[in-house]
Amino acid sequence: MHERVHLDHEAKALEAPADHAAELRLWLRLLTLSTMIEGEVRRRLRDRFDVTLPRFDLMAQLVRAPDGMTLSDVSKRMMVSNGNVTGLVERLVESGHLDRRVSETDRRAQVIRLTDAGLDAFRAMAAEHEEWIAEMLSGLDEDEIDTLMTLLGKVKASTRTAMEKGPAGAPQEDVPR
Amino acid sequence: MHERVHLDHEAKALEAPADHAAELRLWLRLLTLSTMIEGEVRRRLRDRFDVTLPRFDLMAQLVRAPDGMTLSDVSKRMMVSNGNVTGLVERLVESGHLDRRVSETDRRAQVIRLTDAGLDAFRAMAAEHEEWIAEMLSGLDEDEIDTLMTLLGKVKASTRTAMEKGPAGAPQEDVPR
DNA sequence: GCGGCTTGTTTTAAGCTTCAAATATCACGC
DNA sequence: GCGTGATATTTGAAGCTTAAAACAAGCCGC
Repeated sequence: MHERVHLDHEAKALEAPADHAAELRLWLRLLTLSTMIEGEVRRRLRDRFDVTLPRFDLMAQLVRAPDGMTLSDVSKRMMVSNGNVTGLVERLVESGHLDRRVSETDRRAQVIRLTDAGLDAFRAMAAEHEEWIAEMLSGLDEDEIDTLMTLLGKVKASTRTAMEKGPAGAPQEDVPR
Repeated sequence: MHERVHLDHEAKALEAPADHAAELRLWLRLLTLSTMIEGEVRRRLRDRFDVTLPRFDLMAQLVRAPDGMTLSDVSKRMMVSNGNVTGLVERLVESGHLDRRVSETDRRAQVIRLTDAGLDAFRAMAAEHEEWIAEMLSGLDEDEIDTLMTLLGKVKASTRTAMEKGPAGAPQEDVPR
């Protein structure tokens, strides 16, 4: 009922549905790889520090902002929903890693900061974390890392463009160009 | 209290903790990118097909196995826990996409297959999905895709090695070499 | 054919995550 | 000062995810 699986060469003219197998394989490999690394990092954070990856990530956002960030800021940076951050922050305040107060300039907003204890804990974790990543990437030389950075940057730009345009084939709604 | 943040050049001898900034940045970019793409794919699957990404992924595993797979097989391939697959499968059986029966050769195992309806639904989704990915990667030429495949393969191999060795610094337990 | 280890699955508790709806506050124009 | 629309956050329901414990059935050596 469906053609298209077994005629890889030939059959290229004639509205053939342009096979994007290479792109698909690349995406799959990218996804597998980050799932793999992420899983390993999560496991190690749990085993050695009894902390979850999302909490670590949140603290990582905060460490470079000694004056704090609002929940929205964190949410955008982490690319997760607002509601998600609310819960994460609640648990981290509870455990003493975070300090949370109402913004002085905007009564809607909460400003969160690492507490001293939170900062200490994070530094210890971050140091090990950096070693783990370096170890996992130790099979690459400097040039390869450079090339990867560049190409992944290109993918990122390309993806962003595709996201702005919206799903292929979907008529642009409203937005006049 | 902590040194190390602001002395990027100089201070390289003397047990400097070998900065792995490049590796860390690469990992961060990789993670950001797959989070971005994954999020967009999830959003589109939901909007256009009212299906979740994990369900789509599970069906994708099954489509090339007309004779079915066991839950364990699926769990390994998807790199998620067994319990996770149990729940996913339950919902997909419920919705009529999957068929599940006890293995004829191993009474512990469940064999799952796509139903006809499941196969049809999956094909429709997969076709669009492929277009989405192709669109997001359209900023890259063939060579760049090739290079990325190769380099990511290398990262994968390197990561696997690091995972087998276990966390750096952790004494190998038991395993005599 | 009986232990003992392994493997396949399910269950449970806790936490993560999203989307959508509800609140509260702000910013702006008038 | 009062609407109006935008922004910041919280809440609730549903689903995803893991780790760990419990079970069932297979496999293997004796």
